[in-house]
Amino acid sequence: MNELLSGPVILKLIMPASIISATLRFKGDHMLDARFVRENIDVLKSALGKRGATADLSGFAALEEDRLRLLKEAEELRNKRNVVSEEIGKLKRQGQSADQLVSDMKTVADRIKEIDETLRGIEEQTSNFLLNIPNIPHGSVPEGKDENDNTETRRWGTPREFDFTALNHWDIAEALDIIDFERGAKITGARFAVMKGMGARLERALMNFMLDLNTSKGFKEIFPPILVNRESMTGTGQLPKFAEELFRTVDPEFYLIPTAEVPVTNIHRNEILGEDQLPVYYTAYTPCFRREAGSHGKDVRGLIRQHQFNKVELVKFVKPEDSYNELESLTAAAEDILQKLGLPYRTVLLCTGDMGFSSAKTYDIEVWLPGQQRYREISSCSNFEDFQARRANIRFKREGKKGTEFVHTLNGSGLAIGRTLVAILENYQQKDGTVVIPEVLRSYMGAELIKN
RNA sequence: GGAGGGGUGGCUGAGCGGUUGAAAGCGGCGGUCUUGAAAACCGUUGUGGGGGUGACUCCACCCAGGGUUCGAAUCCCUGCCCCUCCGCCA
Repeated sequence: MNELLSGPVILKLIMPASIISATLRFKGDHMLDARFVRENIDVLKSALGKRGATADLSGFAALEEDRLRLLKEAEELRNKRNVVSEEIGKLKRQGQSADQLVSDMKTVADRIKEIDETLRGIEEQTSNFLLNIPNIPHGSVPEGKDENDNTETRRWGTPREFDFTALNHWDIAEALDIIDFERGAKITGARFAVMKGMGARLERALMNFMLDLNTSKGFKEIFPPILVNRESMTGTGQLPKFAEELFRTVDPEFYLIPTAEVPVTNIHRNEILGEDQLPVYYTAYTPCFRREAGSHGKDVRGLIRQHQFNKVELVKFVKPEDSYNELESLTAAAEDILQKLGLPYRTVLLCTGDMGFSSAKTYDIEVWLPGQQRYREISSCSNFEDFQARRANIRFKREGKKGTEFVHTLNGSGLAIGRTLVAILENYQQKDGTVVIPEVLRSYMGAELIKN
């Protein structure tokens, strides 16, 4: 851990995405960040105050100053070395002695090596600092502490009136013998379940229905690796800060993805896209794996919170000026799935305190669950602006313009399959314990009713 | 798992210690020619960063990371990826 971040320093703070740098791998990318910090130190301080958070910003700035000074010195020395070395080459070809110059350059080379080593240490610290700073919220995001300060944007559908007591999905599922929590726990452990018969079929039907609907809207279907390396996890922001949320393999070290966002966004890591390629729309089904550390006692029963679940994801790479419109249409695409399934939901705009680390603006879509008599998150649609693009170095080039820019990345669940299944069981349950299959799924299910 | 061979600019492909950021060809862009197009010819054509009002100039990058050297695309080490053959295997 780096010194700036250790001790009592609180890391939650707001800082413009433009200073979030990619990692050390991309040499030279820190200059822009240093300049930004120098010129915006007051802006940053007030942003921190507003959040009631602190970080050693001045320590960071001082470190940056050192870094720039050393970098300049090293560059000058390199220039000298290049010029003199060429001279040495000339002399040698003419058969003349160059011993004095050679020994001079030996000291220069030593000094360069010395500076480089110091620089490496400093860069490790600054990079670590930057990687642990969250994205800055968009201006349209309400300020707030937690989920209680979120604002409801809209509602769709009317929760059904039951003339009997609506059951929880686990009661429905166990009666129908389509989900087996006991066996899931035996095979693996808590928060794992076995889907059986029409339950397994429904899981598969939802996956296909969602992918078919998404691809019909121009999202290209992707089936990515579900084990990824450290660089990919860093690119989308899961690492280094949220390692405790991830499952990982030991030898070789890979990470199990917590969402398809990771492999799909990283498809274009370290790439420069052509302007004519944008926007890029992807949709992907994958299993997702989450440790759910710190959620002991929450949703212990049922399918709501599992260590492994299935999800269909929507991912976009867009031009900066389009990203907020794209967020609206992305959210609409996710909502459309619920509408076609006839599931009542509401859409919520997350406040500053409830948003994810990498996001600049997030809509959560919450589906109505009669068993719990409340709305539960079933999709989360976010605009990351250039936060992920900086970390993952995803750029594009405008036609006829010099240089490159970072793309904006977005993603959203379209949708979480397990929770959709829960919503169907609870919303479509009948007094006799059977469950009506929503119209749009019947061709996938080969049935109209789930019964025992 | 065993034995070899490779990774160079948008692509093909030279270079294997010193005017090589990189030959040549193809492609792209601009121009000449043409009624227009093709062909031909001429020119141009990577990314990031620093400095300068500017002409311009400096640094880094030939898979990645270390090392040797006054000097590395070129030599050494490690990793990653690709190809061929053998073995094994869903």
